[in-house]
Amino acid sequence: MPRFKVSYAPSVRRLPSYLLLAKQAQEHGDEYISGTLIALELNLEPIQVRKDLSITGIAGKPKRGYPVLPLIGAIEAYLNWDKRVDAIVVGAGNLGSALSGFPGFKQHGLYIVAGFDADPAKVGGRIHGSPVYPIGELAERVASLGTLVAILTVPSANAQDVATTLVSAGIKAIWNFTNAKLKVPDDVVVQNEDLSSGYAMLSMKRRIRSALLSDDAD
Amino acid sequence: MPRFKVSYAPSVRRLPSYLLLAKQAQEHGDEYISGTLIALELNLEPIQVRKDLSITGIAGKPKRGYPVLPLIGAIEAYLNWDKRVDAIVVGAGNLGSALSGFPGFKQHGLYIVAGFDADPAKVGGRIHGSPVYPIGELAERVASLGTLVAILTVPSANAQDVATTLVSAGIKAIWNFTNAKLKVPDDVVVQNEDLSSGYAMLSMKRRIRSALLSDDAD
DNA sequence: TAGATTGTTAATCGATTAACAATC
DNA sequence: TAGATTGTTAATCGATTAACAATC
Repeated sequence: MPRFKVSYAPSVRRLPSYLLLAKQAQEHGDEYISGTLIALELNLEPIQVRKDLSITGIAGKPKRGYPVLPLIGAIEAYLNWDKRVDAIVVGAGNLGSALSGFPGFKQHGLYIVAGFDADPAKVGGRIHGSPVYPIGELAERVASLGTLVAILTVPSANAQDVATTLVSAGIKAIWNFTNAKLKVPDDVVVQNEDLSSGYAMLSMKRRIRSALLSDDAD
Repeated sequence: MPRFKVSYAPSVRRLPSYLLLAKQAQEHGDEYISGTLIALELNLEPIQVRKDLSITGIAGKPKRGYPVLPLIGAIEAYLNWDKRVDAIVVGAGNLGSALSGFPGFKQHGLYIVAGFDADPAKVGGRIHGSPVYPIGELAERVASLGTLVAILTVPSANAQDVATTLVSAGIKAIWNFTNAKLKVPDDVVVQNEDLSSGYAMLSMKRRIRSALLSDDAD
């Protein structure tokens, strides 16, 4: 029986921001950071920060706040970010390359160990230090690398085909940056990163703002 | 008084997926598409699709579904995607370049008309057909282009400084791909696209799945 | 000590889902 | 007509917020 509840999605999504502030406090040499301060910084309610942090099991101290180092440890442990995770990037274009170089990922234990691309011109090259292989070698490479996580940045039209290949190669988690709704077996998790829905939110916020209403939904 | 309610954020985020399916139905030559089918395709409840679509004002027909062309029109009108919007990309690295080339954006009326970068090596080049200018020319270029929307893909450490420059140049909407929490005036809208929170979700899903629990939260 | 902050329990709010009549 | 599907109203569920005692 796991000691964490299923879901809490909105809280989980906020944890990385708390983690970042805690790390900044650490660099600054602070021993404690209060939920009040975090809330102020992120434009949230203090009670929400306290509720969110409570799921990690961290214990705060009245009048001081949360001890910085244990807080960092608690968030990282809760998110499983205290262990190294290897991943491949499938689609070594600009997006795949951008993600491979994102400095935050290594900090969170995510290492991109290889790239794959259908374009022969990209094969043999490197994205941020990792080799790019032809997509035909996916199965054997994943097997020998033992990678369980894939970041999918191919054109949407090819997404399902590539996902199917990934699954049969043994991949158990797909971070999907295409707008295809992937069909995968039950034991494979998919996290969709949908740029269009982000742009829909921006469009609606502009519209609401220009209608002279106030709104701060994210 | 606007004819749309403030918020509905989760519904707004789902609309682009409905739009995509409607466009596919159109290409396929279908006259109607049912909420039942959309739900099946996206792994949602039919009642949720109907509720979501009702905010656009579209009227369906019992036994048939929603008329495809009016549905496309209603979603695009609701999201303001039926009008051209010009934007600049600030930070012409891999991520900025990937976003500039994302085919979905033009379809949604979003045109990237210029890029800006602090790196002299990038200046004078092009990202997907648009010129890249030095960041020092931001104010004058934005003024002459009349652009109101900026996509921010600079390193997080520079994000607030650049955002301040954007605001004084007259930008009214910032799509923020950095993890900085931007401080901007009330009349400027910000949409945060937080990769770390997406990765937090993926991490939790893996953890929950491996704990043999089932969960399909997005 | 006084007061800021945590953490718990209860209340509120908003989103999802259920029920079902209307209708093509 | 029969039956699939819409659209509305009500119920449920989960997340946010409020209230407040505990405590350093």
